[in-house]
Amino acid sequence: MSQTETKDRILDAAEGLFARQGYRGTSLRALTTEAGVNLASVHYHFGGKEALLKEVLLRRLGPLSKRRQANLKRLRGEPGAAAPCVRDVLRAFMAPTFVLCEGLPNEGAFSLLIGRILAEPEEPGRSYFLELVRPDLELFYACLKRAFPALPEPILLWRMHFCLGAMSHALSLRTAAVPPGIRELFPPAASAGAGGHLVSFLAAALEAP
Amino acid sequence: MSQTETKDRILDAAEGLFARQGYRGTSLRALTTEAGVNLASVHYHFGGKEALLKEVLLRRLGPLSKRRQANLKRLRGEPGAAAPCVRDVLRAFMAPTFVLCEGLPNEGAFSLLIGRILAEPEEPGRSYFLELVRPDLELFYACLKRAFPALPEPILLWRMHFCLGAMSHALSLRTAAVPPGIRELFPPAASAGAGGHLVSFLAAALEAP
DNA sequence: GTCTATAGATAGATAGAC
DNA sequence: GTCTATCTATCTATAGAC
Repeated sequence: MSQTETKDRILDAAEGLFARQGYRGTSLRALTTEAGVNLASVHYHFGGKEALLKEVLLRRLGPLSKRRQANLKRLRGEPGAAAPCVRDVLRAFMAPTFVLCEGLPNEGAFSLLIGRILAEPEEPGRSYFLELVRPDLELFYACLKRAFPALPEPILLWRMHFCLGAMSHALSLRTAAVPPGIRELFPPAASAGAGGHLVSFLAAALEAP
Repeated sequence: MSQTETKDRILDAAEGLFARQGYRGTSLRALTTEAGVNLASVHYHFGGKEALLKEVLLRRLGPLSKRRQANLKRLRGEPGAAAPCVRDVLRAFMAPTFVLCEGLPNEGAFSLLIGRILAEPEEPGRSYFLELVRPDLELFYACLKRAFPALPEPILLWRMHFCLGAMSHALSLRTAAVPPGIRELFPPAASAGAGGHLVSFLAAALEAP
């Protein structure tokens, strides 16, 4: 087996297991068994469990952040330009996420993992995650500020946070790992087109008086 | 030390530690040390770690659900009555949560714990949590349905889910356990009045075309 | 009821043969 | 690079003295 193939198999298994069972709930033994590699190969290729988690995050968030940065910087435009449209700002931030998670083989595992990290304040990997997404959040806020120059800052910050919360839950709901009990509350028809519904919903909310 | 005092000390410590470090990340040793009780007393009083988690949830969710049920049933009213106002429906569901979490001594620990459980599909305690809140969610949906009789069902379900996501994040943000990196994005002024901002935000969103 | 001591299982990490 | 074997630490749970 080639080096990169082994690394990829470990990364894929880790993404799925960390998402479903959590970082602490996943043993390296279970992980390497699922990946079909040897127990010691995690330490050989990544250096340890925590370093593996970082690699799992970087593999997806690197390209994702690049796309978001490009979208948002275009919208922010020059200092004197016209204010961007709300829906465009929302789409610029959120569309890359939905597109990325839709295109992955292990449907929704990564978005579930992100949802967990957002909800777990002291979990390893959290600070690394924030480091990676912080520039995106700051650009997102800058664009919202331009779209709503009259809104008081604390209110705009709250609203931005509500948007992130709604997005996070929409992403979790798309996954195959939606647990029994919630899944039955939502008919299958509701599992498609999440991104579009979300943008309409949040655009109306942001324009509240 | 009296029986109930020992049990309460264990429950308080468990609520805080499960919220910050997670169920798996909290050892009974750390828990009993923080509570100032003996290691074996968890098994004596509760029967084990998982049974303790259930008690932690029931202690808060029992009274909370009772209040929500009363609020929502009043709003749902009789079959022929007028449709309820959106803001009233949102308040009926959400206000008890914010009020409860505001009044607790260990500020925000419980809401953080709920946020975790929502994000962790296979964690123990999740199915028990759903069992406890399911009646509330069904009543919430019934009230929304009455307030928006013309909205297609899948769209209303999505919107309800977005509401829950935004609420969950608003609750996490209120807590003292908001991690560094996010906290600095939100000035202290934004930490008060979350419930009110949220209702305005979501009312506008639900009324989107 | 509270405590000590310990059983029994499992974790991450690593040394060394091949 | 891959594998086996093993070290050391830590976990939940419980038996039994007081």
